[in-house]
Amino acid sequence: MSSATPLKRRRGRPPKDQAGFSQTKAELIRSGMEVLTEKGYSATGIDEILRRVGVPKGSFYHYFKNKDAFGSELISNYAKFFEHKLDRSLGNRSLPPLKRLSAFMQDAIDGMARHQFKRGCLVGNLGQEMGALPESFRRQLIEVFETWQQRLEACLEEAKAAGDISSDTDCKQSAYLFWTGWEGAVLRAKLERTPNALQSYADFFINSLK
Amino acid sequence: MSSATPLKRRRGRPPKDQAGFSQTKAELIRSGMEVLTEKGYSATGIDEILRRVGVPKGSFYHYFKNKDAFGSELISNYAKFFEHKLDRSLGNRSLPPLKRLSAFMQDAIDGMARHQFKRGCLVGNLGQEMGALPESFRRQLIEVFETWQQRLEACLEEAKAAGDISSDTDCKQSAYLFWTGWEGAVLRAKLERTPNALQSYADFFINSLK
DNA sequence: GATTTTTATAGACGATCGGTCTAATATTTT
DNA sequence: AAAATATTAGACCGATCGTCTATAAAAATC
Repeated sequence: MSSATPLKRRRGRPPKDQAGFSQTKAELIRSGMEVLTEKGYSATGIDEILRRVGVPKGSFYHYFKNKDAFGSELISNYAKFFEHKLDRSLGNRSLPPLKRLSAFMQDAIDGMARHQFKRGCLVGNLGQEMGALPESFRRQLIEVFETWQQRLEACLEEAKAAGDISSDTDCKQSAYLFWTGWEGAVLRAKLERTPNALQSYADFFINSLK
Repeated sequence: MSSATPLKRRRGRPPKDQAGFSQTKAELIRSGMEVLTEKGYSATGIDEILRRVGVPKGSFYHYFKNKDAFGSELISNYAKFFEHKLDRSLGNRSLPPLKRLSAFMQDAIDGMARHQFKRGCLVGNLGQEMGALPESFRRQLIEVFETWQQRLEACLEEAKAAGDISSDTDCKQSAYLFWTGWEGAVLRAKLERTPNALQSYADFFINSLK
C-alpha cells in the first residue's frame, strides 16, 4: 500500500540536480502499474492513479500525452522490467535449465501471493481488453510475448543440449505454449485468489517436457 | 453485426400469448453478450448495449435492477448455453472421448474465426477484470469453471476406461488444467487475431494425455 | 364495456467521473 | 532583471450511470 501522499509539491521548474530523471513521473508509473495489473485499463481512471500518489492532474498531462500514451509507456516499462527478470532467472548459468524455469515460476507465485493474488500480469490484462484498447497496443503486446518466448526458447535449447528434455522437442513451440498457458494460470489464480492454478500449471508444464 | 434496429417498439402491456418470455430482454442479453465478450465489462456502457438493439433505457432498468445485475444474468446465461454445448459435444457417445474434446476445440476455433477472433470468452474476460468487478461475480465465475471441469472430467474418465489415456491420469486435475490453459489460449488468439494459439494448445493438450 | 391495474417504453435529469486544456508558479537561463 | 522552461493546480466539458416521471397499451375487474 503506497496510498495518499499528502506531501505538498513544489510548483515551478525544479532544481537542476537530477538530470532527466523525474521523481513524479516514476511515481505515476509505479502507481499506474499497481492499479492496472489489478483492475485493467478501462476500469481505471486517471484520478485514481493520481490520488494514490498525491499528484495533480496537470502533472499527469505534462508527462504523458494522454491515457493511451501512458498505457503504452506502462507496457514498455513492464516489458523492460520483465526482460531483466527473465535474463536473471532463465539465463542463470549456475542452475540447470529446467530448474531455472521452476525457480522463475515459484518466484512469480510468491510475487502474486505478496499481493494476495489481486494483481495479475499487465500483458495478460491488456491482451484480454484489446477489444476496447487502442489498436497500437496490439503490436506492442504481441512483441512482448515474443521477447519472453525467445528467452524461454533459449533456456529450453540448453535443456535439450544437456539431455534434460527429449531431443525432438520443438523449443520454440514449447516456449510459445508455455506463455500462452501461463497467462491462463495467472488469470485463474487471480480469480480464485490462490496459487493453485499456477502451481498446477508449473508441474504440468515441466512434466510435459520430459 | 446486429446493429441499430430502428424498429418501433410497441408500448404498454404486451399481448398475453408469450408466457414470461420477453423479446426485448432476450435482445438485451444477446447484445450485452456480444459487446462484453469483445470489450469486457468495465469498458462497456449500458448505452452502447441499448443502441445496438434500439432499446431505450427505461426498458433496461425495467428488466434489470442495474448494470451489475445485468452482468450477473449474462454470466448465468452464458454458463447455461455453454453447459448445453458441452453436454452435446463432450457427452456425444457416438464419438470416442478424445475425439469429442478435439471436436469441441475445433468448434470453438471456428466460432472465434467467425468473429475474426475479436470475441473471447465471457468468463475469461470477467475473470481478468475481477479487480474492478462486484465481488459477487467471483463465486459465480469460479462455479462456471467447476461445471465445465466436471463435464470434461467425465469425458476423460471415459477415455481412461477405454484405455485411450494412461490409467494413472488424474482426470480431475487434467480437466482443471485444460480450462486454465484454454483460457490463456483464447486470450492470445484474441490478441493475435489468429487461431494459432488455440490450435497449438489443442494439439499440446491432447498429446499430453497420451 | 368502462374503469382500474399491470406491464412496458420513452427519455429527461442530476450526480459523478474521466480526460483535456489553460492559468499560475517557481526555477533556470540569458 | 527578463525571458524561457518545467511543473503544478484545478476549472471545464462531455460522457456515463442510474433514477424518476410520463406515456402508452394491453389485461383484469366489475
